[in-house]
Amino acid sequence: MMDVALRAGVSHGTVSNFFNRPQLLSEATREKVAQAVADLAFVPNDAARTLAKGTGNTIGVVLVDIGNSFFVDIARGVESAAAESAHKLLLANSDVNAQKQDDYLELFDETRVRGIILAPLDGEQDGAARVRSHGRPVVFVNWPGEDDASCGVIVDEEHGGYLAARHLIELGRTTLLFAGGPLTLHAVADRLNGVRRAIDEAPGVALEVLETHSLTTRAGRVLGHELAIRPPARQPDGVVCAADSLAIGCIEQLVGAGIRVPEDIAVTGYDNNHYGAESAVPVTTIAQPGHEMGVIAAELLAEEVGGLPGHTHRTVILKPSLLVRKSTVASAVPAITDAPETAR
Amino acid sequence: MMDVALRAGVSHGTVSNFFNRPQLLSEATREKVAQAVADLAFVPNDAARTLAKGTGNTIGVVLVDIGNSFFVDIARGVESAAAESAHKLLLANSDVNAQKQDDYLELFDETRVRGIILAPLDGEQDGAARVRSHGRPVVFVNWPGEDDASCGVIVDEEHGGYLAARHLIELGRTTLLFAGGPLTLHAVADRLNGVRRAIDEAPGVALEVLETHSLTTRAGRVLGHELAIRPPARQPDGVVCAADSLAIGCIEQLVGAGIRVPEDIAVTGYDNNHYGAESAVPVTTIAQPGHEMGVIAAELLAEEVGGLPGHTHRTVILKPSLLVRKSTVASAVPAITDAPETAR
DNA sequence: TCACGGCATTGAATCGTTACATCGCTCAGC
DNA sequence: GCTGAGCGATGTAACGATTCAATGCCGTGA
Repeated sequence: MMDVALRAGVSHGTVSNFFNRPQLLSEATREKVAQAVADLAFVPNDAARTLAKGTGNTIGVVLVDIGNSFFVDIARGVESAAAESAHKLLLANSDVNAQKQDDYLELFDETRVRGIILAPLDGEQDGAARVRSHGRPVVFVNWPGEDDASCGVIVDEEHGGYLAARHLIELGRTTLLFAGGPLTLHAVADRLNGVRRAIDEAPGVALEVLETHSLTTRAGRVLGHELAIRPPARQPDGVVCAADSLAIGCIEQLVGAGIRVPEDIAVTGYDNNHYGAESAVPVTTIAQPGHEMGVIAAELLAEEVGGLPGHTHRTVILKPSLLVRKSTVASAVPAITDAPETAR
Repeated sequence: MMDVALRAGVSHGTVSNFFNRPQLLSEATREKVAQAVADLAFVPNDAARTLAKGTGNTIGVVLVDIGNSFFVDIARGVESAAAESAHKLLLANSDVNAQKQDDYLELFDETRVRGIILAPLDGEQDGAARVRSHGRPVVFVNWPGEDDASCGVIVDEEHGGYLAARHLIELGRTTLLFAGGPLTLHAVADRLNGVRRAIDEAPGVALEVLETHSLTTRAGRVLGHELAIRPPARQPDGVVCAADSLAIGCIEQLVGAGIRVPEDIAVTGYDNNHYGAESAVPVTTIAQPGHEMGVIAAELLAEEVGGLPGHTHRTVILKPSLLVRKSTVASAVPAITDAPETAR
């Protein structure tokens, strides 16, 4: 910075003002400094800035899985909102790995980010608690906030499960099967609860629960195969899958075995992943407002770092919505949505 | 750090050594310091560290589109390799936006990252050049390095186009159509060149080129519709699409119009996006070794930041491979690969 | 001519580390 | 008995910014 000051014929303090409070400088000075900055290709040292100020102006986002378009939507939402509060945004992918999640939390803590938005793995959030205890706000997405300690943005998973099951029931299906797992995942358990509520409201409708060991396409194939080899009398006529990937694998096997989807068995997915709309039988799904969740999380965080006086920690609960496609209604019109753009 | 030093009864220099050269400390001292660090929940200030050292130990990754699974594969590859060289990794998504790309490059420059891995937009890479001129190495992925200035990892796009076209020709197709665009995208142009080479090698095979305005599913639908309404005599019997999304939209329209894929028209995609395998007619595609590209890029960068004496800038060229699915061969066996896991 | 007020500018202190020269000791080797 | 190396720990000087009280400069009005 001294070099710039020398070249512009001012002191380094003035150069600092040039970057932080340009309105304090006279037009002439401002131009001299700008010229010097350009000449020297000067890039302010953020480490020094952060050290002097005590805190940086980036916010960290830790995502559990950037391979899942739901979380990418969240990231995009966060970014669009963060841009408004002039915060830069750094992403980290914990890749469904608790260790990595903690590592990144620690990294962001060390780099003194302004705040963190975390889409965590299921489990105790003590990594987040530690960061917060250092005075660094953490906002959860897809995980509830903790009373009086942090904010969160979640979707009503129970409602999503309810929507899916009710949809099948309204279509006249009477023997439903819920597939998903492990049931220890809070999202899966909540969705199942919603399914149960819908069943309870509909006398005469039966429910079978089949826990899968994961939510992958592969697990879906296993599920579909198992269903396909059952005697028809024991087959459900509606399947609620706890994830799109599961539904896709399941449908593939059913169709491959000559079972018609949706006529014989209707199947729903969950998450509205981008590929769900493009699959062999487009999957009826529960769409989560990922982008909106990201925006809200960023706003919540902005409130916290801004030290807004009236801020109270809270959890915002958003409602998911049902997206009907051919896996439950044969005549469903394909939605006119794009697959993610390939950028090449 | 002073607090820790006081509590442990040592000087702050010793605390510094505790973190950076623990082998210099005696067992007893090490334990005292460790205890003090734990008691005080001390988190080293990375800004100060970076300031004092002159450079951080993170590497920045700027990706053109994290919605595209190809780039996510790259990121994963980078991460797995970066872990080995003890570098932390920060992600940024430029979202196909030149301005954002430059902003993130600048941000990483300011935070004094150790180096940058950039999957850029098409165009002049002066943002990268600027960063590099500040002594910060930049390694390109999916973009060639610049002689004597930077490294790069690319796939042989021309070869990919060649593979796709030759595959169709070997299947006996004689009137091919190449779809993709804009042709100003280097990847699209290169792929077309490869297609041309395959055509040249096969006398009697005709090629039509149809430039699309983008590589989206929507553009694919437009393409498919246009093909579907042509008189059969003017329809190609093989279509090489420059992207999977394009192929998926195209196939959807063709099938919807009663044209059989692959019997009447065989279609290939490009990129092996995760959803391509799950689509209505699984798409034959050209697979790019994204993970491997990421690993190599990280290694190249490690060489540069490590100041390896023998390091010379170079561009590593990887070969793509053909993945045959039902959009060209009806009997193709579905690959037993997983869709991306949903992590919930 | 001079005191005055208002602003732009300056300089010193500070932030939390790292790097390195240096200290006081001990011990082996001659 | 002397020398020199090795050891673990220490203290000081950067590192590159921000902040803020103090200073200088300006035109203005008396």
